[in-house]
Amino acid sequence: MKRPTIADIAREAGVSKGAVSYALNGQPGVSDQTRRRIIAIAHRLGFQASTAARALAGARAKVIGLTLHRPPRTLGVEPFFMELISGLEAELSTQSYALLLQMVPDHHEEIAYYRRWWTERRVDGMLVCDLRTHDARIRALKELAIPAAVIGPPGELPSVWSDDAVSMVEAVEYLASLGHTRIARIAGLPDLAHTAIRTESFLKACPQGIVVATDYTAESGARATRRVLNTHDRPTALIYDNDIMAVAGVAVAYEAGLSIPDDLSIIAWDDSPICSLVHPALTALTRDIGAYGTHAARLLLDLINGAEARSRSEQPAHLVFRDSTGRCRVTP
Amino acid sequence: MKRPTIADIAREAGVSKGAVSYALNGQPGVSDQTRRRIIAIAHRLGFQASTAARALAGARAKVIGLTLHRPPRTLGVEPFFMELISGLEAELSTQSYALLLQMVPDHHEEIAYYRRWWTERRVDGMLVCDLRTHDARIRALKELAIPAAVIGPPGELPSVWSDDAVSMVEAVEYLASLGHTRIARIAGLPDLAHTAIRTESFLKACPQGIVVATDYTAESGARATRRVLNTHDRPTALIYDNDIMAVAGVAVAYEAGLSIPDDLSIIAWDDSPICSLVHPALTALTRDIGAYGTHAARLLLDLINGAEARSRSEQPAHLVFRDSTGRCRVTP
DNA sequence: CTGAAAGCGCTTACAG
DNA sequence: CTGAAAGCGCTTACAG
Repeated sequence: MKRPTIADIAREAGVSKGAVSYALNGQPGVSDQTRRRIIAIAHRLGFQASTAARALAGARAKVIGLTLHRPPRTLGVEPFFMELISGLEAELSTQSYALLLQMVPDHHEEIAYYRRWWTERRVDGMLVCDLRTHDARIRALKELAIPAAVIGPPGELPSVWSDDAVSMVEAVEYLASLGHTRIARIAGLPDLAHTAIRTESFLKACPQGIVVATDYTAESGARATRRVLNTHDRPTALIYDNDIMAVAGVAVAYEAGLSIPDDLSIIAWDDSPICSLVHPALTALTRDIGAYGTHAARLLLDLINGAEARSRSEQPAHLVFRDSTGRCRVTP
Repeated sequence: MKRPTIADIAREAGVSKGAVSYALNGQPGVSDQTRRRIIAIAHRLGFQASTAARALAGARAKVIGLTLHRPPRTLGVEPFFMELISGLEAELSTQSYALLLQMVPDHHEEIAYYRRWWTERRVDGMLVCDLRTHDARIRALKELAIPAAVIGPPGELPSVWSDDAVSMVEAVEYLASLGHTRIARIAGLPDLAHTAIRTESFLKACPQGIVVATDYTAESGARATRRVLNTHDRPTALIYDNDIMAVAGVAVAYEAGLSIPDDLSIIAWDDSPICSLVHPALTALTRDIGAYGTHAARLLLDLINGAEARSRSEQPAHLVFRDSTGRCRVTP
């Protein structure tokens, strides 16, 4: 009933505990034959090494940490994170790694968790999300020398990212090809790094474009939409930074008596099941978020294992054409 | 630079390591004065007990586990889980507990994780979601004697739940009061315990009602909707087991040339931001999912701490009236 | 109320 | 290639 330890295996195999440890961990120091015998016994006994003992002895915790810093109201809203976590797990589980998850109110607390988890040997590395333009977490992770990978734009730490600038250009050029010249961007939280990248790319591709900041909620998306639609030269096309705001924008457009896509074209970013369900179905920028997570996990695990680990650029989000975009009918 | 241990504190305070441990853990065995002095030194040194050493010595891991067993495609879809996790964390963090999260392909694997995490002392307790009608996990948890709380209908383990039967009756009676007699239920995965409860309650309140099973995806929701709308005596009201399927159902109804709510009334369960954004805004059964998570965490923590821990019934989901339900206009 | 010691289950130099 | 031993940082009986 009691769980087996290396001592049990050692006794049964007639070797020392050290030999068992070497055999099980693929270290040199035991003959192939002994190793096989030890592994067989371990298997038969259903041996599972204690992570606590392992960690205490200075080995791997077999856990990676993820802290999420989001306003609670927007958290449940975006499918992004569940898909990301799903993708992370897919890779982690292949290496028997688990994910330690913590919601944090701010960066200060977040960094405190880094420090605590690391010094306690609770985690072998950290994943960083929602990168800001000047992100204090990066310096903290470097100072603490914690293996860490960023899910977001490349910088001082290895990262997995998709080139949002490219995707933004694709969206703007598509709208331009439909004859749109007055385009507005309903942007996400302004201090997120990818928000800045998207905005910069947008303004480069569309210098006369309008940008309105939001906090990702439906309410702020609706408010932003009303604001841009109430201008004198109202835009004929809108690009939203998430699905919820795009859907909210559709409702506002209807209220204002506009028809989509005849009076107004709409693009959502990211895509989600909702985008294809609403009426009209939304043209969206889509990408494989699960793969994003899987690759981020792999990058971090490589880092932890001392393997070569370099930043990786994912396939950029690309347009999926649905019914919310059409030729510009408004004469300038 | 090296992190402080109890040995450092003991040296500085001029006491034994044992005394430090007692003082820091609120155990008897040290005088109040000594305790205060030790705590002050620990604080000054920025002491953080190593969870690995703690766990190895037989104390708390300060982690609770959550395994999620869902088909990947439905995972990202429902806001339920992110809200639940958000609520869990709110309580866990007050007691410095972290959440260990693992996606699993099936119950067999899930139980393997219970065993491993528990014997490794990785977790102090487990949270159980998505309860099935005959759920092998319950027996496994009892056999392993793992402190565990169920997020779902009450049974052999302490649980936090909301009475879905009550909510279902509320929905059916509301529709009946609008004159609807032909009502269909587009149900979720049939082997989930709460699906069975909802279906039973539905059929009791509405004996001639139709029930169609789905897998929660938009596609299966659309398919189920088509099926019930193509019957001779087609229903005049539909109750959906999630928001995504309800939205998909609206699209199907439009395709079929039906107008909502004139030809067809629709209710969604659970509610989500999407429900108030689509056109028409969906009448929905709503509840505080975050509180659900918070209370589940509290229950489990009480259990772990040996405090009295009894099952808790949350406020049942209640109707929020929007534009997708109306008087029945179809003459029988 | 306090101290000295054993033990949790591993890993890893260090000798042989 | 193998064994014996120290050590990771705690907790907790056991003596005093």
